[in-house]
Amino acid sequence: MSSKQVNQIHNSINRVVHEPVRLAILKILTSAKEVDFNFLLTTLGLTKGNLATHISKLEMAGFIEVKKEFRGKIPHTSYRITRTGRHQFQKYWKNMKALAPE
Amino acid sequence: MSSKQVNQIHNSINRVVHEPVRLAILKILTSAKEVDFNFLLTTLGLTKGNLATHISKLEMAGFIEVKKEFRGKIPHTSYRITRTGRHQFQKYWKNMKALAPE
DNA sequence: ATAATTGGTTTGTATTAAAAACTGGTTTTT
DNA sequence: AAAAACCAGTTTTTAATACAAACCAATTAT
Repeated sequence: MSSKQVNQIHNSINRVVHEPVRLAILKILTSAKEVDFNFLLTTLGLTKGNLATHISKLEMAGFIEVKKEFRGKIPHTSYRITRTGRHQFQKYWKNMKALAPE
Repeated sequence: MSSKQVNQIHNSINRVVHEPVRLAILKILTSAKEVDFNFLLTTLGLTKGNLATHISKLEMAGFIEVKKEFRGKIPHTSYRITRTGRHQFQKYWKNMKALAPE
């Protein structure tokens, strides 16, 4: 008779959310209704390529919405968190707390 | 005049601690005084190789202490958290909270 | 004797975070 | 009017690493 694994909390941690840069992005997006590429770039102090890849991951996971428009002649990209994103962010923290001290 | 980056919390996140499996190990080690390889193996449901590499990382970072002994003729390895480990675990969570909702 | 188990370590692979290089334009300088 | 510099990103490359598979050495069971 084999016994079951009961304490595998680490498996409940969503890797898309878990990455620190993406956590920071999601945190920002939960309090601002909308932010743009350059705001994130300067606020987080990332390279453009790095930011772009993190953004893609969040978009592909359905956690953020991307809006592309022209401001005059210049392209402008901005982001919002989706309902799913907000939900998963909450859920992530709920799971993480099981790994916190106390 | 260039402005400074103020919101780079993600850089404060210690990657050695941040990995979910290692978080789980550290969590366990903060409440038990000492645990052994097999306890972690079955509790966490990992492969031996995977556990061994996580253990190494924690040891190299000075976060855990490894004790190797013979129990009769059988080798036995057990682990404790170090003062540094405990401290870094606390610090990690302090930093992480800056990325949490609310 | 041989097979299975224990207690690990070493090696290989696939993913991915991060930076560099590139693209398609626009604005500024000369 | 060209060229240089800049803007707003995307695509490509690289280096690190989580994870599993394979291995190893000794012990216990058949």
